[in-house]
Amino acid sequence: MELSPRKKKILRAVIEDYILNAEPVGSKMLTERRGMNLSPATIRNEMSGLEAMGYLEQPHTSAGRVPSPKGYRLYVDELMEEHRLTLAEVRTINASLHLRIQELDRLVLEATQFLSSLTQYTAYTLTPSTSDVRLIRFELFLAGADAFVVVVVTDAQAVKNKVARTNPLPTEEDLQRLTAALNRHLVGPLLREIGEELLKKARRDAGPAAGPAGVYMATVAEFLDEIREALDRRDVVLTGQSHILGHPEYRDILKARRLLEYLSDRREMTRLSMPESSAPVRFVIGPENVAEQLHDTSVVMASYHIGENLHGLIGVVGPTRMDYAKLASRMAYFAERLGRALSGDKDIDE
Amino acid sequence: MELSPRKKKILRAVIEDYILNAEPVGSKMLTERRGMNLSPATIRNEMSGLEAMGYLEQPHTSAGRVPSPKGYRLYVDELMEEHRLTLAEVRTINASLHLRIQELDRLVLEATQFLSSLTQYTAYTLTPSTSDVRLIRFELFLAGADAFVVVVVTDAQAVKNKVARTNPLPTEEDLQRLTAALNRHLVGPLLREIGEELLKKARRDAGPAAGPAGVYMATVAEFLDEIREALDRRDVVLTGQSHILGHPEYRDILKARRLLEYLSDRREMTRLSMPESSAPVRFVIGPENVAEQLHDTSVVMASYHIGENLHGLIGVVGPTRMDYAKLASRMAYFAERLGRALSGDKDIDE
DNA sequence: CTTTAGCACTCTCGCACGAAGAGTGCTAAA
DNA sequence: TTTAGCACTCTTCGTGCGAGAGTGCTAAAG
Repeated sequence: MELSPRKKKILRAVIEDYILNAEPVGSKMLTERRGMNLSPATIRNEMSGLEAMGYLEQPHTSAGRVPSPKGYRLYVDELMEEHRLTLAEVRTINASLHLRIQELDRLVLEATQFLSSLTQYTAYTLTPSTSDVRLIRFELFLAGADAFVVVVVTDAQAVKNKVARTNPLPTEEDLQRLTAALNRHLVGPLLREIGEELLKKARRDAGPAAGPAGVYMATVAEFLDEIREALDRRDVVLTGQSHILGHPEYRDILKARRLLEYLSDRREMTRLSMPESSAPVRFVIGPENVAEQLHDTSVVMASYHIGENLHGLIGVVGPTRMDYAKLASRMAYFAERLGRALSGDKDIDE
Repeated sequence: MELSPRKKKILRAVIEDYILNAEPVGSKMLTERRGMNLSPATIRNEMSGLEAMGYLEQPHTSAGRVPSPKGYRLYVDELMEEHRLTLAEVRTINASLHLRIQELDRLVLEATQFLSSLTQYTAYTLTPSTSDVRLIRFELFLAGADAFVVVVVTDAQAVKNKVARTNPLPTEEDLQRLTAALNRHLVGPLLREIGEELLKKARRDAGPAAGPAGVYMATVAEFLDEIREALDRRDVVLTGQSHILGHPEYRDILKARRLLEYLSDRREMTRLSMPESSAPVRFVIGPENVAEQLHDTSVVMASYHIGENLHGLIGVVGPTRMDYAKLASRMAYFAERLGRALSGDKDIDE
């Protein structure tokens, strides 16, 4: 059953008022604060209809109405008009990402912090999973009197390194030979496909440069395992936890605490963002969340893309009464910009 | 004026009871719960003496007594007996640090998380400042069709890298020559001392391998700046914020929020830990904190040492009513172990 | 001189009560 | 179909009061 245009208008007004004031909204408020040309009585009728259909709820008999999750869902799907970003916002977003930050981790951290302060909600980032990676270059060399360094570069142009200490230490010459052998055999296939066989081949090729009993080579193999693990892992960065306490729905400490605890569980956060989708911005409203701890919490997420294949996720978490209209546009824009920044795109401001 | 042994005993009992129960402790409680062989009246006399001397406070006329910051100070300095760690605790601490984690950042993060769950307080880590570093090795090589990689190793055997894109791209031969020149001129002096002059020398030495108008060399110089900045910066990792909400003194949301906000300010956190000291564990109690936001919060810190020169800091934050006796031993032990783990010491369990 | 028992006093906390206020649903009129 | 009026419901907030806990003081006991 489709809602009448008037019902929609009223629903929207209720939701937007509630988002703003966090208090049940009554019929009188609507006629006064929002320019409704109807009497309170009419509004009451419509509202009770909306309640019967499940879009509104009443905390108790003689209070105003509050949007239900179903109401919010309709709102984000059909009713809301996305807030345009102000020029100032566009500028600060761009500026925040403009830092010539080399380290990826740090850029992600700062971006997440910025997102939180921009939206005034708790924000998080889920880094891309990069398991389909290929290695494009090995380089091994001595460093100091007791160690050598293994460096590999991936096709996404991430550089990984390890400081290794073996006994005995390889000579510079050993390392040159080993480097050559590694580049011959392990460059090309997916990292995931580098197994016993390829390693054996490389080792044989390197000959004595693989070290006594192959120790040097073994160190490299170990390193590859570590890289694999590190790349598989999707890091979660969470910031702005204090914003949670700013919302009246978390006046109850216990509730706030439970939420914070949930959010700081990395595994849960990864799961939270599972159902990837192609929509630029995704809303998960209250009980739509799989996790019970989030049943009166909403999550707004947007994907960012690094290059062709990698995609990560940014999100903000807050009470179901979130400013969806404002978030939609800001998250979309921010995600897009973050992706560019992480892709190493120099021309980030325009 | 020195306190009588009996006063000390009473003060200690009051503090320990208050730490446990978070409620003003009265004379009766003491005779009952703690085995005091004195009547409540006597205790009352002593307590009013302790109050006059500033070791105890009364929230209001007819409530029990609460330790004052001065009382806590005496407690940590003289009165408390450090809790011994249980064998189980020793084991879990060692196990938590035993992970063969390559990346330093990640080990620090996980250690901080662990510290928080061990102590049930909000925990943080301040990484060492490493500004007195020397470079011991440069290595430059091509990576892919459009980029080259600059790798440097510091004398603390940290490896830093940068992916650089220049137009035109250097040849492998250029890079070899440039690498050699860099190793000749920039290895040896403190990173901090590498300025215009040395760079110019290296550039001249590299000749055409420094790139047209010295672009390749300029990229390296830029990279060195970045490294300098990264090494100067002391990272702050904060975890377990939800624990703050577990203490009754933060039933007031606004207070909790302000504290959380303060703690998430990296600059403040760095400042917080400024007055380094040689004591294994340091207590900063309530108003002893410079920052006003922490005036009813205590901080317990311990330094960890990586190798000879680097020292970082771990800390926990909570209400002034913290379990100092328990923390003292745990923090000391944990810091010592963390230092070892970060120094790359393999034999971490014994 | 120190310790203890007794007692009056003070202050907080929790609870019940009632008035005020906001909002509703229903009915009847426009 | 819309609106005005009205009785009703439910929360919120302020007030007052009793219970409970703890104190300080005084005077007696050790």
